[in-house]
Amino acid sequence: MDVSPILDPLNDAQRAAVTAPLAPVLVLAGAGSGKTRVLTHRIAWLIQAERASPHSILAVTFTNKAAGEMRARIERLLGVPAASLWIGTFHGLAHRLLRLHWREARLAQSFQIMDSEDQQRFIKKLVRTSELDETRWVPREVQWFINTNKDAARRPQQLKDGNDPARRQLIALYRSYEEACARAGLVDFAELLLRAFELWRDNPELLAHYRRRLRHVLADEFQDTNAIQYAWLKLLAGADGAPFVVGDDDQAIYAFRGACAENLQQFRRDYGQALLFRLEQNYRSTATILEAANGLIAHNAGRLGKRLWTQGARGAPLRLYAAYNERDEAEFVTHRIREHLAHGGLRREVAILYRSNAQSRVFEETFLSARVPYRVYGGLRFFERAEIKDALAYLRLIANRRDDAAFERVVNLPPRGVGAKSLEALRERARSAGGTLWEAAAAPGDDLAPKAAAAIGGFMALIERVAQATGALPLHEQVDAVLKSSGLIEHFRREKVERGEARVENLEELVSAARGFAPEDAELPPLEAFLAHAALEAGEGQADAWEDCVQMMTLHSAKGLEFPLVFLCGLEEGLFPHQRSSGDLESLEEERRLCYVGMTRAMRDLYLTYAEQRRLHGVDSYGQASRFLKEIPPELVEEVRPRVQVSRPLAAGRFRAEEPAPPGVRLGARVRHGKFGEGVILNVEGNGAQARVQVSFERQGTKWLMVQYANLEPLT
DNA sequence: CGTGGGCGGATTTTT
DNA sequence: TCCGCCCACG
Repeated sequence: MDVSPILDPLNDAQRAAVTAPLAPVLVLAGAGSGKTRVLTHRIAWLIQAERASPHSILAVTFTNKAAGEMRARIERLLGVPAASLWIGTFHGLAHRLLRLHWREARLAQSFQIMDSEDQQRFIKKLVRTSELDETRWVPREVQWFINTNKDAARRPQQLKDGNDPARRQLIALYRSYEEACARAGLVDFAELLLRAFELWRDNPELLAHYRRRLRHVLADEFQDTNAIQYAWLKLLAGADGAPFVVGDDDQAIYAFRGACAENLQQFRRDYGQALLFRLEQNYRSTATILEAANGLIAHNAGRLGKRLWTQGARGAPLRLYAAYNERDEAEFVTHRIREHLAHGGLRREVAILYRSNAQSRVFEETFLSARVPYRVYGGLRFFERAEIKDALAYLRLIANRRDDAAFERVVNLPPRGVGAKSLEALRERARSAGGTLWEAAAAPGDDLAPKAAAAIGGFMALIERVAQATGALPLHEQVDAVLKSSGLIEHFRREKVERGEARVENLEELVSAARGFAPEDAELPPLEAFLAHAALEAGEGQADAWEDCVQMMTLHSAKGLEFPLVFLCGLEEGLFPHQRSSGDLESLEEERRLCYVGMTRAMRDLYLTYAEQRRLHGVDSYGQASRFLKEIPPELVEEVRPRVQVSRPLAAGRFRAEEPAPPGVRLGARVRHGKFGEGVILNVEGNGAQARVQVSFERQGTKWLMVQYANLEPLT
């Protein structure tokens, strides 16, 4: 078997990792060092050189995008479909397991997945039916309590209230939430993982079967795993298994959602004989950018240790711009983007990265008036839109009448005369009977107004009718039938013009999505597969992703991406590092890693900007430059100061004018040069005959000139 | 049952 | 400043 296509494109470190013996392996893979390449080539190597069956491979990632990319690359590498490999997200694989073994997992066969929003609504309802004060038992916080415990594999029975009444109440809510989920046949994201873990833990024979079968376990972005994910992997691999995990402690930026980067160290303890590989050669950025990023991240303590390097060019220095305010910041960026475009650059090569979403607004406004097409990442995705979730709720009920969350969502949508009173009566019935809302609605009783009872009856008949009539039809016809007979389309069409229009379009798009849907596993009825798909893969944020646009996103969503030209904006104390993360060392270090992630996105040019004054939540405030700026080796940074007004220098000793300055040559002054045109003085060094100035010319870029020969003409 | 105004809160996010 | 949520009113 010819393995050269697998090994030839690799450097020595990558090849060592890919061809490592069948033992536990930890690959510390720096940004841009070919992490995905190592994973995919390792899989190909296992199959071709180690003669592993494709059925014996399980590779897990965090996002559907990463999973899809990995699958595609393996297929390209092997030249065959990789359908038989278990490649997916933790949640996707857990879901697959639970569908296969719903009985052993003690789940309803037709269980449905709730996304976080569904979960929050569900908890809110629960808090209300429990007659608790919503301001004291904030649904969001209850949700957090439940999810963190699930992520740590803790069920309510294992929790101690510690004689704290508040905690006791939370535990009680957790317990009743579990009961409500079980009744309704609902499973939230954390539950998928925990349930899959318990499935193996509590069924030794099943576990033994999977251990025999899935001999090769691989994990991507290992620093992002939480406790339950690692526990699940460990359970599968077993103490003498050979898991292959890839991660980068310097890119751990998800502690706030439960990720436990210490799992990297824990892995080395759990697998004492684990082989360690470091990928430090970077193929993305210039040496200058890497040195700057290395310099920054060196300020973090307790790293596993890694230093990126490149064989590539040194490249341009980082550019730092101290803006007067956030508008000035946006205008500066716009100006530089214009230059980039004028030199033949593409818009999609440019990324604007910021700490928080709110920062996008000023850029958007500026780009709008400057007519620069842009795309903002984040925001609601297709399957998260309200109208889509409404339609899905109908489909969920058709698939599973017990789905209380779906029932509540649409029993009165479009309005059919089922008010809060009637719903409350139904909930009461369900509660006293220990059943579902659907069962409660079907039961006889005189606690409902006749009109409401008739409306509910009509609603149920509608669901039954559509379920009967379309059960055998193709999925998209089923969806279409639901939209039409439910009256949802009509309802949104009557809504205030613009928004309603978009919603109707989205609903129509849902039919297309259903038409184009190809279920991965044929075991599941198409409708249920589609619903699971909608919950597990929320879809793209914007349809026209491939128009040539400037890319705007938070630092978090930039992870894994790369751009020739990057603007890292809003580098101010309080904003980045964020106020709420600058208190303790742990979170400050996470912020620093976030900055590191941002910097290492840049391939060729990296701009850093901050605003001396920023309007935030309606109030203007004066900020200090971010401490991260001072942690980047100053000799790699060049300050851009096109403004006449010059403010305090960033770091003592840098950008400092020596006095006495030659006449007319002042920091920040505008000057004209016979050959280079107009520019601004950025830096002055030396004096008298030795004086040199650094001038940023509008056309020619930045140049150092001897004042003596430059013949600079001062402009007002 | 829909809407408008008052109120509070305002990192980061994938599944 | 702005957005989302809740409640009261028509």
